[in-house]
Amino acid sequence: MHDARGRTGKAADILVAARREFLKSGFGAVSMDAIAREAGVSKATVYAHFDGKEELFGAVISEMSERYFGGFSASELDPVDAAGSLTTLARQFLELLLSPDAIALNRIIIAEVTRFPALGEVFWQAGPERTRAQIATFLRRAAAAGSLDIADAQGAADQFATLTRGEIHQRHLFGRETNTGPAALNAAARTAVDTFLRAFGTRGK
Amino acid sequence: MHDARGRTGKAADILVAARREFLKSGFGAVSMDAIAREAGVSKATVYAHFDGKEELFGAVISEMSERYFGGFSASELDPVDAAGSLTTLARQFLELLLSPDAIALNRIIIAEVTRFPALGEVFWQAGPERTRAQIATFLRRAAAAGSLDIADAQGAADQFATLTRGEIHQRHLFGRETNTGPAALNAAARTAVDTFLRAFGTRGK
DNA sequence: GTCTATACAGTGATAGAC
DNA sequence: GTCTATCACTGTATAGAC
Repeated sequence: MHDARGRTGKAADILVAARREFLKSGFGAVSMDAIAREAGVSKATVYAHFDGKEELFGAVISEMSERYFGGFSASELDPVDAAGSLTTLARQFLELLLSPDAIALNRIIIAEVTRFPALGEVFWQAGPERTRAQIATFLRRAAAAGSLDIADAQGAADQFATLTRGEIHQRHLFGRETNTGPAALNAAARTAVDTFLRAFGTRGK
Repeated sequence: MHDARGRTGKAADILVAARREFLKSGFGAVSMDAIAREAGVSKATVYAHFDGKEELFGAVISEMSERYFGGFSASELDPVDAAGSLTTLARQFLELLLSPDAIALNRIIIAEVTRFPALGEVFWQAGPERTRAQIATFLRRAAAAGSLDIADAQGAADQFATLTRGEIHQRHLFGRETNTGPAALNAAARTAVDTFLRAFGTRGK
């Protein structure tokens, strides 16, 4: 298994170039020529560092999947202020999810998971599974604090992630929208939190 | 623009073969040779009926998108029995959404929408937009009947579709699950409807 | 390790006979 | 319209010089 850490000089250049090209055009439409050119090396040098196109692709996707979701955390949130914390969480989640790189990564994995099943597993653990666990942990704390009415934290975390992802994620995946401005994110986050609180909140109704 | 209706003989054979190949392997990994072989004709015959690979691809995707979602309807449902009707609706929605062909169609459009933006538009209108409208119409009827507490039917329809699609759709797209049996569908439908009713129901709480 | 040059397979697309 | 045969091109991968 390859990752970006520990690679220096041309090997790192190749990995960076490959990432850019794959994210831009997918797997099939990218040539080793293009990667070599982008990295400023000859094609033979690419093959000196990586066994082939498939291995290089796997290295890029694994490294991105694991690196990309590392910053997502819910441990700093206040479990008493459920509405405020969930809104912050939703906005953070959407910012991560709708970023051009994340959308491109989604696209390429969904497209190629049939051919490279291992990449689906790597991405799923690093992404959805990890974020779900973060959300569930917060929901348990909020339930303990009495600000949410939740029995199954795992299930509720899925619901929250689902509601937050919502339609806007689909719109991005299908190229119907590219707007990731704060206003759009805030609106989507608010809608998701509103519905979630209607279902699982303890205040008001 | 081409569609399946009106095509006969070899032209129809080619379209069927192309659909099968594209759904199986995506756009880039399919060769015109393979389509010709699958259809039992020569490659030249393929080019006699379609201008090229891109045009053939567009014909396949457009035709599938428009045909696939035609059977989805919410007009037969009873607006008084919100819980029962929504469960039926969710199950019907999931059955459509998780079928192997629908997943394959999702995959390929998400993968290629950057290269073929028009296909995203065609699919979106035929799929999500159409189903959303069906759902919204039912929600309006249920709200009028007093069985649901909904102000914005469009928005609530998005929420319902989102909740129903939920995590299981993601799991299928990322190859984490292939189970589309009735038990799995029922469980997913029930979870979605439970949460939706907690947020928008008029009975109980 | 790194380069240039190239082998070799496979691609989309077409010409010409029927 | 349909076929066989072929074109021009691009792709992955490698040999050999340095």
